[in-house]
Amino acid sequence: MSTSALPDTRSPSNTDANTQAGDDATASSTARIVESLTRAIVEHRLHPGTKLAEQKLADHFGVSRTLVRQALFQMTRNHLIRMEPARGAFVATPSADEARQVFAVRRMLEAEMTRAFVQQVTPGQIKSLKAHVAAEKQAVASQDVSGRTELLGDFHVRMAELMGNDVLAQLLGDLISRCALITLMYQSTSAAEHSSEEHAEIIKAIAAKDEALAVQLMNDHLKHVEQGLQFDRKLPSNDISMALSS
Amino acid sequence: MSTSALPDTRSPSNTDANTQAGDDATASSTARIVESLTRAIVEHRLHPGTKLAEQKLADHFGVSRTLVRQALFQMTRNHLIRMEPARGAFVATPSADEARQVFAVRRMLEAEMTRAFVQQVTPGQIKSLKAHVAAEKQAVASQDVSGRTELLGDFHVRMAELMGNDVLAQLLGDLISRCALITLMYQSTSAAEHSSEEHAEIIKAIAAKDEALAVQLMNDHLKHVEQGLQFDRKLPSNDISMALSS
DNA sequence: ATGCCACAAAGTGTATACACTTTTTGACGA
DNA sequence: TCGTCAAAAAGTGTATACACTTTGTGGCAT
Repeated sequence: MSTSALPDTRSPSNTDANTQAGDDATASSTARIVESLTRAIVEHRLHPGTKLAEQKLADHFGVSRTLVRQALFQMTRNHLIRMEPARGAFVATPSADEARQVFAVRRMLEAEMTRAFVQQVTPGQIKSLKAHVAAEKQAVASQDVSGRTELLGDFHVRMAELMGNDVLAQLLGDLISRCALITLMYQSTSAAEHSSEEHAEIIKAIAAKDEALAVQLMNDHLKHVEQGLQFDRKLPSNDISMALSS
Repeated sequence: MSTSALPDTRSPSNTDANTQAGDDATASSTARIVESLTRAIVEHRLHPGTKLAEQKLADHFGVSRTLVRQALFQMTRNHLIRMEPARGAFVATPSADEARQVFAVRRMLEAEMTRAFVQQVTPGQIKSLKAHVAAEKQAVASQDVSGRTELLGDFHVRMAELMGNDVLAQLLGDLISRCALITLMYQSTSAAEHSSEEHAEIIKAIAAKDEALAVQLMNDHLKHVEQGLQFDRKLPSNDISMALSS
């Protein structure tokens, strides 16, 4: 099978490519691996339950197990990866309970985020969000399934970024990464195209500075996404024990 | 100076003491170190900017640098530790901007958490929260400065736990850990004893199922805590560059 | 005395080695 | 044929080694 779900990042002759940093991104090797694995999981190239053998990842990235290990441990904190003692690392398989809790938190956070957003919105921000939704619609239309989920999630992160609240943006980003996993595990109806329309309506309410409506629409939107999941049916996965529990 | 701010966990003759695990807590060595360092930071035994030399920590915990390193990398994700390439790990020194953002997120999250809590509250939960506030008052009265901050923060986490939402509880726990650092850096007036009273009032509103009031009180409470900080004056720290920026 | 350079000490970044655990394989007996 | 058990293979957990970077120290010229 192999781990070919990952982009090939074996050191392409750049033995010292980390001296150009601006100020933030040192792009330490470990961070690069975290980034790559995270993208692979969020973009559904790695499925829930997939075993992440350290030596295979090390070979893939052209580094030693030490760095792979550091990356895996870090990703444990996001709940994107689960590590079982002496058995190894696996792509997380969030339970239905966990999924519901993640969505509950998102509703709490994003309802208030929307409220705050309306109170300080600028025309430029509206424009930026509209551009994003346009990109969403294009991805949905062109059947770009892998990028679709990412763009739909990014809409919410973009709102946080536009508010200038980086910690909110990062927190939401982590939650939405988890949602990408959840979506892959439990998604039944592809309510994806519907999401894009709802985003557009939310923007409209924000532009009209209708705080209550915007909050309501955001809340409904998240509820719809959650309702599009069916927690009782499980998708095929690489985790045998889980595949047999249905 | 030394790292004696940490409890002594040097292996007390237990050369192979990890085979007795129950079921959940494998207490992998790395997790133990993360736990210990986190507590040391949250309880203000390690100050912002303090350098965390890997070999010293390794000696302290009786392990190799490998495990210390894994722990430090993990804690980077919480923003409790900052790692500078080739220079080492330091206890984080959150900026005033970051502090404000953390509090903004807490207000968003906890306002809605309170609203949801009121809608599903049980008498047992009220009782549990009241007991907690009693413990707070005692800590405040007995001048237990180190435990006071922890108990005051735990009140909020306890609410999340009582709701049965573990992901909310953990998220809030992380935010509150960051707040412990922020408090140490910017705290001016000790509005701590006041906090305990506000907690009591919040409980009262919850018990009365007055949703709007409870939400309002929680919001005000968090605003008061934030207002008790003075972002323009910085406390002495071990980080020289920061100490000289005032 | 002050500033600058070279060298030593300390510390981080990564790879590798090795013990121990889990999984797989294959042979043997029922 | 199937289950069981032992040995081999694969994989994880931790420590150590070593290259390279940063920090500290002392001499030397000014």
